Amino acid sequence: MDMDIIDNSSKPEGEEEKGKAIVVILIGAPGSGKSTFCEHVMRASTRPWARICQDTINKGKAGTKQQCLMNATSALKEGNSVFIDRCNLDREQRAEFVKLGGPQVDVHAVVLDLPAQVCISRSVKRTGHEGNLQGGKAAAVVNRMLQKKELPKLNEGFSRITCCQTEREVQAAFNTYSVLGPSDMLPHGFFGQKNPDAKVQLGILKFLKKVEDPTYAGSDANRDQHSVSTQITEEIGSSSKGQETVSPLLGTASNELRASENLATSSVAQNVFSNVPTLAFPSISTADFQFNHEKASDIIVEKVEEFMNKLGNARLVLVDLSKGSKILSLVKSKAAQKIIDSEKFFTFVGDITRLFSEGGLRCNVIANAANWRLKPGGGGVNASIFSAAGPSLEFATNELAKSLLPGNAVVVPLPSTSPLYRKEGVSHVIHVLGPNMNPSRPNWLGNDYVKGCKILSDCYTALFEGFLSIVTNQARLSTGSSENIGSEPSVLQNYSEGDLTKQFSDGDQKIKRNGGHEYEISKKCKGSKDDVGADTIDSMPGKVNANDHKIDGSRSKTWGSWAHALYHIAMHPEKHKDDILEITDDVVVLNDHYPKAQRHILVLARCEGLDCLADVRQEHLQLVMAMHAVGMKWTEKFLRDDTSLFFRLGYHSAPSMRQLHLHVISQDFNSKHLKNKKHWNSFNTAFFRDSVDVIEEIKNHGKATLKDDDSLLSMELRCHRCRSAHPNLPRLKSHISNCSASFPPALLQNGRLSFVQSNRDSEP
DNA sequence: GTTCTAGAAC
DNA sequence: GTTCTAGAAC
Repeated sequence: MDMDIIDNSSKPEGEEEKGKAIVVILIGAPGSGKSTFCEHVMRASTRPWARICQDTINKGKAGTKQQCLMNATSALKEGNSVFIDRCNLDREQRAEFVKLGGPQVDVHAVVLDLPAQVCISRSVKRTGHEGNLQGGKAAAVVNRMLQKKELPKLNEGFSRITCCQTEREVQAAFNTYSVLGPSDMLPHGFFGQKNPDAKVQLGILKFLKKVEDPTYAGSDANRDQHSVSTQITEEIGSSSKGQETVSPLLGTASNELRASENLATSSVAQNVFSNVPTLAFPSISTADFQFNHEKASDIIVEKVEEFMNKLGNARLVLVDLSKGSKILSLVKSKAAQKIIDSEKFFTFVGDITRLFSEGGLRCNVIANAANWRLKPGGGGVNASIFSAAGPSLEFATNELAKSLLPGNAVVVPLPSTSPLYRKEGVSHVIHVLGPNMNPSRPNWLGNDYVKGCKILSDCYTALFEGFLSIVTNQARLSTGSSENIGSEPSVLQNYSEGDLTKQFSDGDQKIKRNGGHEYEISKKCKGSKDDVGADTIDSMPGKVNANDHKIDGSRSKTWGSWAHALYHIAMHPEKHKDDILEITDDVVVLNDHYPKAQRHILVLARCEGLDCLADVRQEHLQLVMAMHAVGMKWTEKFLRDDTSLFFRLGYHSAPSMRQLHLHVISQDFNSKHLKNKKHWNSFNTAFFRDSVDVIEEIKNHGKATLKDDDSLLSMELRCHRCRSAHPNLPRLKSHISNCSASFPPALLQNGRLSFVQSNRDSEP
């Protein structure tokens, strides 16, 4: 059989449908689930589909691209829609298939961009009967293919691209395609998180991880309303109702039922979502933080007035639970005295987590009066928002920030799994931390209302700007136009990266990876030094003392009881003579107690109060250079002993042991002590900061950049030489014991890697 | 940092 | 059944 054709259409022969046929080009590595996707859709769908599979097109065996094209053409002629089931990973591979499109044929891409590990382990399973060798081959094939991966762009000729990075997204795409009747069409555009076409304000994109969130399209929504509401249907369909969890075995009758339910959901979704962008916010700091209501209401009105002309068609709503709320009535009366459009700003009595379901008020963004730890609980608005939003909010929040300083805000896209998203249409929660006037709460300001008012004012600025960034961003993304946001279309353009950093973080920048581009997002939300408790917040959980400033910018962390061993050695090397290789005035050299490679030593700084890279400043430059010199001296000795070794010198961005220590480690990683992913990634991701780079950064900026995001330590396992991915540590170790690929170019530059030249030259 | 171990993955 | 991971305890 050269084609799988399943015709579920009940239409009589010869009577063509009104809708166009679709060519869906699957894109994904072996093991990404392309065939499964097609098969499931074909079983569930009422539309006639043909699957063109290059692997089996030739009487069950692999065929050619030409055969695929021919069969696709004839399937289309027969009135079928077509799946192109081959990898199609680069633009060139899929170009011929895109040309199948025309006035009667839409061409879609469905990208199954799952983690390499997932594809590899599935491929291994499929081919793995012959054991490891075959498994290794499968891994190599997947890795090689993924290197060629180019995500599709609309300008290649696709009318619709669905990009799935997770199983859940695959399921959503599956739902979308399987409910398509013979004449249904899907809206055009890019759907998914990783959009190579998106050129919108990189800074904001970096910040808002999930920029394509299906929410408001701004005032020009009509044109794109269909696409907006449909994607919502997709999301809702995938997660909200039990009966929508589609079984691939469902028959045609239930499909029709499901399709009509889907329509119903769609109209609900439209009601919920296709309205003016609205921010609902509670009064910040006036409840538990006991901020003076008179002063707070002045600030709210002042800030609202300031933002009025930037809002375009968006609205701000001050919400309070109780009807007799003092703050609400104060704000109401003060706003009435100002020139404030009551359509754009008003007060509302109700539960901020049920504004739509109980109050009929549609708000796509709600603000949360958060605590500094950004944790659920505590009571009040914070507790009820976290509770209503479910655990996904806590998770999404944690991805972006671990803590917040008074006067700051953090914008969190709400996962579509959250009940707040599904039931209330809330796409984002903006956490805000206000000034505290309550002596029994953290960061108490005493009675300093000068500071308090400044911080509260900063809060509302951060909150409203965060909201505008969402509105503007989404309007751009969904319309591709910049003229739909009312009087100030360029709010975002006024937002430099620096502004964002200042507004949302002004602190440690963490690194995440996205589509091969390294970008920074704010992880910790630190205020300026003038702000209250700027540094104590992170360093003293539970014991925040507003008056206890640290002078330099470093943060001290709390060290576990095990973590002081190196400190003791550095302070009293004479007591540890047996473990020590060398002592100088500046440093102590010793073997790592649990070496992660054949050669692994530590160069300890003998300097009190210098616990980690974060503490290092300009004044430590000489010391750090001395440590490097000693490290290099030992490296050279080791290389004389064994010319086949390679060495790197560097620091862990967030060490587990206190006392600044330089790792000198050979790159064989041949050690029984290298036991887990964290061990590997701590030496083989950006978490490991090369000593040469650290020195450069101290010279140029007075301090080193830290890349201490936990996610670096849980990244997929990749060979440090050939960059191939491996499903687990034992497999990786077995691979690296044989891999002799040359090291990546970045390591071969600037002396990051030390080795005997003749050794490298002899590499294959 | 390591060790121990439950339970997930194979 | 064994292997492997990840979280808690130290």
